[in-house]
Amino acid sequence: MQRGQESSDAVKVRTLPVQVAAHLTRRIVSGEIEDGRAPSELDISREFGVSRVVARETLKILASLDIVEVAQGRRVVVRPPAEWDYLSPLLIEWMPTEIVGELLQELHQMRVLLEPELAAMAATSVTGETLDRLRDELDRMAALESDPNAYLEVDHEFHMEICRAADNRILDRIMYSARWLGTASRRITNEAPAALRKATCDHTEIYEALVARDPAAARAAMRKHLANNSNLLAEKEQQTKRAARRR
Amino acid sequence: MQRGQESSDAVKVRTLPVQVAAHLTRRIVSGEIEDGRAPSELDISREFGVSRVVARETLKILASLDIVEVAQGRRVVVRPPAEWDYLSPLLIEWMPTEIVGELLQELHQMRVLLEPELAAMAATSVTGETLDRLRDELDRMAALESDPNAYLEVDHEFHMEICRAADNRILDRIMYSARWLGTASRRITNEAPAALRKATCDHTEIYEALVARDPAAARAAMRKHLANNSNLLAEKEQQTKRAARRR
DNA sequence: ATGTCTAACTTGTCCTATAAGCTGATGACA
DNA sequence: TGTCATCAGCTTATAGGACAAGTTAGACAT
Repeated sequence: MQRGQESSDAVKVRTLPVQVAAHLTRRIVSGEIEDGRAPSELDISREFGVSRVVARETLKILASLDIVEVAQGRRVVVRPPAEWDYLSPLLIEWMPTEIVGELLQELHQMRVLLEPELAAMAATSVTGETLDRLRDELDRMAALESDPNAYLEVDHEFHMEICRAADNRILDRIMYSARWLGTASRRITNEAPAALRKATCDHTEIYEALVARDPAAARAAMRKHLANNSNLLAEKEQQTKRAARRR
Repeated sequence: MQRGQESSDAVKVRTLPVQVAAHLTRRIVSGEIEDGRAPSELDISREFGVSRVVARETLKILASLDIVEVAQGRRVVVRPPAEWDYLSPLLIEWMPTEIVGELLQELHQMRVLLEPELAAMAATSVTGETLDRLRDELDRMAALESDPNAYLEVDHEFHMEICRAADNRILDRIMYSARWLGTASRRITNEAPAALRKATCDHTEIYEALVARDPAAARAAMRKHLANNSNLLAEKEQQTKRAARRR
């Protein structure tokens, strides 16, 4: 892989090991690489025309995603897909769209379990500064309803702010790990015309429950918000399936 | 399922980069390294007497834990501890005990939110094979009540089996990520004399709810199990604090 | 004082060696 | 024939030196 061949997007230039890892992962997903037949450092080095250092870092990346297992002296082995790290943004990016669709649903299930409780926890421990920031984000979202992309950024910040207010590093990290899946999910749900206005409305309700430091109300408001998202997600899924059938 | 790698008590020889990364992390935690003053590849190479390749992989490890940020041309910077990846076993291993104690409590909070629902989900989708495996693990646990370490292994397997039965890769991965924290937690709770017998009893109850494919019962049984653990955890915490005060 | 530009420093990649660990085949011995 | 030790040939782990490419801060000119 020589240097001119990088993605024409020119948005994000990634390092060689990441590019090669993406190639290999897609090849594994497509079944081109059989179970035990993972390429060695030298194989990668030869095939992609990269140095052994790069091949090495490629394998480290794949290992960190639990896609392969590597140990000194032993041949690299591919691990079963059920054990891969689906919390990693990199892996998600490399997965085919149908899998990502499934993962979005599973992610939503997780959010339904965690976020209402996080909101309730936040209601008892939230500080004035956090409330100020939430207020600020609410205002910005209201002003950005015509710009879905920018809206999504703030949306994500809003949810993470609440998560942080709950004061639990483990739960915080979990929600953070799912950040890319999350934006992907919201990108779908927020596509609907009136979705943004409705979301702002939901967010306001959550905010007010936090101001009142009312855990039950915060939990209920967050639940309602997620239910609205769920409906949009389901609709979108239907559309996708119909389109696939037509094809 | 041999999901993890090393559960053996054999002393694990770690690679140089991991050792160096452990050193550096501890130094950062102790405040020896100031915010922006992270060592460069050459610094590490010189100070620890390792090659640049090793220094490089060290930084990659720290970056993958979100401890530092590294980019070409720029100096390495230390990220705020609030953003570190507390789901990683490596990081946990390197943290001082008081922090791990706090994390255990936060982990337990997460388990309380997720595991009862996972049990309920599993109750509707569990297969006969999974039930067989659970049955087998129950028997093995009953036979291992005198050997806490071996018991813990099976205990963990039991919980993960249920998680897998819920058929959600995201939730599965979350629970898997917390595996070491989990065993650490159970290592404390299962220390109590009668704890193992009580745990087996709880497990049996959960199992029977799954056999009956009764979500509500499964949720309730899991909740009870976690509440028992919680009591033990609280007791242990009290003891630790008392010991610390005496010191 | 301000803006430009180079020099120094940093990470990214390549090359070549050597050490260390595993696997399977070979062959000696019972 | 069967069992076990040994070794050759694979693999990854580490070392050292070189250059490319990106960033930053300070020198320099205006």
